[in-house]
Amino acid sequence: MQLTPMLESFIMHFGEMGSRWGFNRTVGQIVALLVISEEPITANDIADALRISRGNVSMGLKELQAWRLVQLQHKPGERKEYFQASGSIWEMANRVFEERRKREMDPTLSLLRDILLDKPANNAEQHAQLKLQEIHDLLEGISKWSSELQRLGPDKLNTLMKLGSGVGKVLDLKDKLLAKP
Amino acid sequence: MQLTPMLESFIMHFGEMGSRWGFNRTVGQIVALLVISEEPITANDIADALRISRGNVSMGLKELQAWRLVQLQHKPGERKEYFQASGSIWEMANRVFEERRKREMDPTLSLLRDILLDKPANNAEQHAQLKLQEIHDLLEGISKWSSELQRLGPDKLNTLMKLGSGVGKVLDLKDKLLAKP
DNA sequence: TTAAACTTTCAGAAATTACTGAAACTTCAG
DNA sequence: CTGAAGTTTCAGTAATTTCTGAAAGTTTAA
Repeated sequence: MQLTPMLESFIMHFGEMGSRWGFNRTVGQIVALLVISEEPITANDIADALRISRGNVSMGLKELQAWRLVQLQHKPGERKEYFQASGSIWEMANRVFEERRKREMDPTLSLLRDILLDKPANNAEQHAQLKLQEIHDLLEGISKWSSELQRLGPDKLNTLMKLGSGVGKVLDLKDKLLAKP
Repeated sequence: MQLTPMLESFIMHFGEMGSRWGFNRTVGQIVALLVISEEPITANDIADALRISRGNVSMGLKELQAWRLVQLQHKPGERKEYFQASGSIWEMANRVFEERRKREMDPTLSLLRDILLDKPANNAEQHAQLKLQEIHDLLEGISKWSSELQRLGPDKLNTLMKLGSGVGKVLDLKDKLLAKP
C-alpha cells in the first residue's frame, strides 16, 4: 500500500473535511482510502497506509459500519477481514444524507413536538411557540421531502437535477393542466 | 431576561445540536435565544441569560454575523448595540444551507478539480481518478441544484415540497408533453 | 486443548476546541 | 481633552475529542 502524492492529497483532504461532514479525521481518511482502492484491503493495510494505530483503525471501521459505508469481506482460505467501500458513490452519498438527517434533524423535531404540546405559560412562551412551530414545520418539510426524493431513485433524481431551476416552469405547466377542466 | 423551563430546554437543545450544525454550543444557544425573543437584546442580556462570559458572547455574535444570522440594531439615544435574529426562519435556514454548502462542498470541489487536471501516473491513479470524477460530478450536481432551488423562492419551493414523491409523476407528464411532436 | 493469527476494547496521553476574564480598544457626551 | 459606557481581543485555562498501544477477546487450524 504505497500512496502517490496525488492520492495522498485526496486522502488528507477527506481527513480534514471529515469533521465538517459528521465524522472525525481518521474516519474521513479511511473512507477516502477505501473509495480509491480497487481491491478490498485489511485493517492493517489501512493502519499502515495512513500511519495510524491499529486500534484507531478498528474504531474508525466500526463507525463506518454504523454509517453503512463499508463492507466486510472474507477471502477463501484466509482469516483476515478485508474491507471495501459499500456500493457506488451515489449509494454512499445517500447513506451519508440519511444518517445526517437522523442526527441533525430528528432529535430537534422530537424536542419541538414535545414543547409544542405544552400550553404556553405566559406571553413570552406564546410568542416563542409561534417561532418553534415555524421551525418545526420547516424541518419536518425538509425531512419528509428529502426522504421522498431519495426514494425516487438515481435516474429520476438526475432528471430533476438537470432540470435545475427549470422546475419552476414544469410546476407552472402542471398548474395550468390541472386548472383547465 | 428570565427564562422559563420550556424556553431553557429549547435553548439548551440548540446548544447541544450546535456542533452538528456547524457551530459551537454557545453560538447555538445564542441563535436560539435570539429567535425566541420578541425584542432585540444586548450582548449583556445574552451573557446574563445564558450565564456565559461577555467575551464569549462577543465571539459568538461575530461568528453569527459571518453566517448572516443576526442583525445589529441601535436604539435612538442609546450607545448600546441591540441584536436580533435576521429575517424569517425560512431566510435563516437558507443562509445556513448556503454557508454549509460553502464550507462542506466548495473546498472539496476545488481540490477534486485540481487533481483531475493531472495525468494519472500509474494504474492505481487512473482507477482513483474515475472515482474522483464521480464524486466531483455528484458534488457539483448537488451544489448547483441546491443553489438553483434556493433561487426559486419560498412559494415555489413549498409547492415542490408538498408535491413530495409526486414529482416523479410531474416529470413523466413533462416527458410525455415534450415527446409529442 | 493449545497456540497462532487476528480483532476489539479502553485507560490514559495528546491534540484540539471552547471559554473566561482582564486588558486594550472605541465611541461619545460634557 | 477626559472619562464613562460600551465592545473586542487574546493569553491562559478548562473541557472535549481523538488517538495510542497494551491487554483482553475471538476464531480456527492442528
